[in-house]
Amino acid sequence: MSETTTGQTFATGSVPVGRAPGRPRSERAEKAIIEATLDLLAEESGVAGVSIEAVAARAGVGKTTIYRRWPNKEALIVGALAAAKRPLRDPGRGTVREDLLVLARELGAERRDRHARCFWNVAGGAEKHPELYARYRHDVIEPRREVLRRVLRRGLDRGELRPGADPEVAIALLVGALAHRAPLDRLPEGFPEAVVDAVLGGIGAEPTVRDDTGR
Amino acid sequence: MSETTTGQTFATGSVPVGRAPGRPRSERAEKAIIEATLDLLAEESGVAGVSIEAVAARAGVGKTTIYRRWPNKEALIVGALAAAKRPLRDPGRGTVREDLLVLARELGAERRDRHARCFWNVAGGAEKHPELYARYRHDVIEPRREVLRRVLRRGLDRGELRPGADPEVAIALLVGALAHRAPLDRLPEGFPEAVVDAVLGGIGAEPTVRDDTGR
DNA sequence: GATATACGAAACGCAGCCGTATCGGACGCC
DNA sequence: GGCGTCCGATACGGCTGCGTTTCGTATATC
Repeated sequence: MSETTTGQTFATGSVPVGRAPGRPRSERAEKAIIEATLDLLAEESGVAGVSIEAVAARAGVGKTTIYRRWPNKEALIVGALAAAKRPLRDPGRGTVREDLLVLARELGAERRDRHARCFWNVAGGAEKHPELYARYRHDVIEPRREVLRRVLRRGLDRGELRPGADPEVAIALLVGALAHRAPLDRLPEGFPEAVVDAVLGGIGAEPTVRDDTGR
Repeated sequence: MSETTTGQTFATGSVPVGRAPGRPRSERAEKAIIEATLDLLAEESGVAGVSIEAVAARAGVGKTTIYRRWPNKEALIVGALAAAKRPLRDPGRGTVREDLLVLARELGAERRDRHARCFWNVAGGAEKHPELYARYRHDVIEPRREVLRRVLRRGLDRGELRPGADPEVAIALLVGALAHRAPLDRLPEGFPEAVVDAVLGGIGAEPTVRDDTGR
């Protein structure tokens, strides 16, 4: 492969270090293509709404330049999504509650971002494009969940969380509550904080007398 | 309107009671169209993936029969979604925990249904088709949330929930945790139950000594 | 400057879909 | 049995997109 086609390992961006027979591929064009793809994937209704021609037009690029890198539309979207990683930053400096508050506010704020809107469209088309969804989940979603997982495990180790608590359930609660709304409608004021405290404290009446300082 | 077009109030299914000049519209065809529309909306990637021609073909119907009832594709989808109501049934016979368990299991089981897959695609296209999403939210989503709201309020009235608990936050936790996964991937065994108990009891370590019977 | 590749632009044939129009026939009421 | 409407089928012009090909040009290394 590398002999005949000058090492065109699609969409890896691996610049041929040792050799470069002709004009090298434009890194600028590649970035513009990826940006345009993500924009369209976020704006249009799903994978079906993204067209190569629209991507080329928005990126200011010829279709040739796209097909030289990715063999078809689905591969293009896969590549673009892989480049769209946005891992959460582990605050890692406070109590579990403090760390979760930081992350929850971040999750709440991100909802209107391109990233979040892409998520809906990719998840919705999961059955039509299972490989696309699987890679997205592995490359983008999981690293983000891993940060939450780490924070929660720290809390368990420190005894700040109830010993039997299941981190996966906690992640589902936090992420679900904050992300499971169409990007269109807004979160109420103070919602991320309320979610964190509800997850930590529960909403059930206590079987034992509880210190009623609030949370 | 009713004079010139024989009362064709689009997609209301209101049979002209007093008068019926010509051949009445086939109720069977209408149902087939709606079913086909929902099927396609669930299977394809979003609104963009639904085509009138595909609906007609799947429903075994001429395109004319569709355009006679709905003026365009978006109206067709709106109409089909309105007919796809599936309100939750209020169990209404046990404690809050028992009722929530019933509802949570129902939510978990519904995830792979056509209904849930439509939801993802409609929510994802919310920005491209805001009116469609708004009506869907009002006609389908809200009645379902209302059931949860009623159960939670009952719990508050009975003192089974902590007095200050916010039902909206609780709904977000429950629905989010159970529904915010692509229809593709499965819920772990016992997940709905774990979610309910996590929401009721919280995951935080208790400030006071807690009866360690589990829940 | 020779060579090799990438670039953007344009055009291709093919396919799908939109929304409309036109069929012959079916149906229900008067 | 006549009338009005609906039925499914088919075809239309127009548009958009796919994936390929062909341009002339630009930009690297040798």
